[in-house]
Amino acid sequence: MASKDRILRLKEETRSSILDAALRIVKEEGWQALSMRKIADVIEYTAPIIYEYFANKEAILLELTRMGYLKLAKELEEVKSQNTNPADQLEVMWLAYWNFAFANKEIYQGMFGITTSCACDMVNKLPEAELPWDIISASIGELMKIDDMDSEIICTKYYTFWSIVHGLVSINLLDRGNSDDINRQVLRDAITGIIRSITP
Amino acid sequence: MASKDRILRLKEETRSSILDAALRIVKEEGWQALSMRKIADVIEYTAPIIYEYFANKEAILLELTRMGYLKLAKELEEVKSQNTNPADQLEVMWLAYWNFAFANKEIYQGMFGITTSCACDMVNKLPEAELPWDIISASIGELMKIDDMDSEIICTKYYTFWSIVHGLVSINLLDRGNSDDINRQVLRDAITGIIRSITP
DNA sequence: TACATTTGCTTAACACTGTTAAATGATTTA
DNA sequence: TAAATCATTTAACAGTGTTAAGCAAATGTA
Repeated sequence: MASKDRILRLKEETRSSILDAALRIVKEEGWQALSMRKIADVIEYTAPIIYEYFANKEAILLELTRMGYLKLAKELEEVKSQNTNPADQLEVMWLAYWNFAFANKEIYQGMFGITTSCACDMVNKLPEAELPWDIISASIGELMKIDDMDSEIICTKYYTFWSIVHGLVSINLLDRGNSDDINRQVLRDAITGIIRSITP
Repeated sequence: MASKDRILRLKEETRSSILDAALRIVKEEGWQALSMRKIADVIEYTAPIIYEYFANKEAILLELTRMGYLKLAKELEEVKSQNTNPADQLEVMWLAYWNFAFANKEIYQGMFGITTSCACDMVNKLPEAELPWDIISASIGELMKIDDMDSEIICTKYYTFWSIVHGLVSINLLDRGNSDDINRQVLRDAITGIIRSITP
């Protein structure tokens, strides 16, 4: 009867090997190059067995972006925990956000990109997609001494932060950006500017 | 011999009918739904004749985005010409940029979206892609009293503008945005803030 | 041990995609 | 009228996501 466990473990293994393969292909060749048969090739099966683990291709993409949100959230918490001052927390968190985007370009596109095809509708329904918001707006609330996390002012400030950082990121992912120096300067200026504007 | 002209005119007509059809499909069903056979269906031909007018599907997408840049540039010039004060020009131009994005969501995605598939590499090589930059940075230069349009400071300011506006736009195109009121407020605050920061 | 059933996986197929080459039929040229 | 060019279509190829049918090995049952 312990063989049941072994089999379940094996199943879990091939499930994650599917995700590994998909991630590898996406990172190496881009979203467009991802195909079910290519995944099957990597995991040394044929395409139809993938459907025993995922409903369809979109479900795989969705799971990859879900993992992306979890990873981003983890990295945000990490740097946040190293600072106690909420203003500092905000600065290091947005820098971490920036770094995450470039270290995981393709995944970032899946998470936040205005994507042409893809699981765009679904992504918004992922509960994990709100993790970054939770983590960051907590610091905004602390800095502004506001308890109600759903208050409109926190919302506004969060979107201001996000807009400029995401805007800079996507412009650079498009290769329309400037030198790294200019970008980092724009980023730092913007972040510190907003932080100053909300510091009591 | 005048029939040569008529034929050329007809050719030009079906060329633009291809673009019309493509644009219509993209606007109605999104980039993903665009296929050569669907275009052929609309223009009442079969798919292969499209290749007499465009090298491939990508070339059609590229032409659509090219037209997008021209349209955006036109709208920017339009509102710019209605104001003489460079600060006012910047404000109305970025508002026009904002409006263009939502009036032409799909095209905007093709022009500036971090797109999954698409003619991403090519878009950067379109000379028309620099028109918005030319038009807007002229006002920035005038406001800052700088003649050299390639100066790093103009570049930086332009990217600051662009980042926040594009960031706000793409977040809203993703349906991750807020109420229209909050967005407009964030947008106006950001624009006037940057304008103030560069006004001598 | 012998048969029945379930499981894991593959092959084959369908409907679609972009794209190219060959065939067809009409129009112009000589 | 015959030849040549042109516009257009049909057929085909290689690829896509996805589903259904088949097979063969492992498992359960008598």
